[in-house]
Amino acid sequence: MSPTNQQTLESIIAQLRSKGMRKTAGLTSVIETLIDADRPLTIAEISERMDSAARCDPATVYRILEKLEKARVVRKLGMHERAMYFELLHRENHHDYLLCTGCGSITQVSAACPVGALERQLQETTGFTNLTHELVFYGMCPKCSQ
Amino acid sequence: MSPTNQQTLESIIAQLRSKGMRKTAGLTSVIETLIDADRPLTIAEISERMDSAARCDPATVYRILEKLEKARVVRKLGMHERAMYFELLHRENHHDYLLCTGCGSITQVSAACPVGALERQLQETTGFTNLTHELVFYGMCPKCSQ
DNA sequence: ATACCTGCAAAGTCTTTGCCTTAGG
DNA sequence: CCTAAGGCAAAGACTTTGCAGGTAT
Repeated sequence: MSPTNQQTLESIIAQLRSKGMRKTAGLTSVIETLIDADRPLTIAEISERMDSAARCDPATVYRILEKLEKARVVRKLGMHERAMYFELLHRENHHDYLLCTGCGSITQVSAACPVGALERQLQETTGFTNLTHELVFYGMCPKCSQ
Repeated sequence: MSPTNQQTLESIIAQLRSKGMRKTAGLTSVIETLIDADRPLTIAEISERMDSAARCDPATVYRILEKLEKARVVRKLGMHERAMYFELLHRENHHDYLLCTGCGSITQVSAACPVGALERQLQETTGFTNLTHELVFYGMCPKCSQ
């Protein structure tokens, strides 16, 4: 692990310790794994990638991530619900969404979607075909921030 | 249901019929429900919102959506896997992702993320606070499109 | 010594499949 | 008629929780 990453790790742990969390092998190893990751990971993947010495149960990884999320060190991707979401695919009718992390409400963003240019660029540079995208904003709605 | 929506419904069903699907009460009602929806819906929500006359089992909704997705009439949001994904939240270090719908590979997008301006605008116009966002592109990677 | 953390196992939730009946074309 | 579609129920997969024992402070 590079000196920069080592520093990141220590600063995160210091922040958590100040909130009363204990520095355990599991906590350290989960954060290390996330720092080293080049993409979002599932609970199972994190558990598998942890050093065999510090490997811990998926249930424990779950509980660690729960705390890391509350501390805003980590975020969970997706709609923040267990279930899958489906929407109609009108070509002329793409929508982005605004989701409240407090109450879970989902509303459409009315402004024009700003990623068309990047999408075309990606199609050229990466060789991917049939590109579509999904853009979701997360935040606290006025009611929930009170 | 407005005449425009009625037309949308019929054109979708015609498209599906040409692929050998039968026009059933369930299929019609699922599509109607999605047309009327103002946000993505879960399987359970679709089942609940269907007219009591045409309401059908969640398992059936699942199978209908499966076909609609193959026909590219509907899309599924999220990481397209059952599991939840987590990533570290470096403030200076936001990433967008490119996901292959064929093999499921996930890679980072290196280009700058184009949604910062919209995010600030939403923060002002909607009253949402602590906005973050998630941008994922979906497509077929070069290997899978062969 | 005390509270937090952990592993194991069980419970819960949503998805996915099998089977048999129903119904579209 | 023939075959796709639907309902019910069971199987799967991942998450979430309870509990008893371990560990950081």
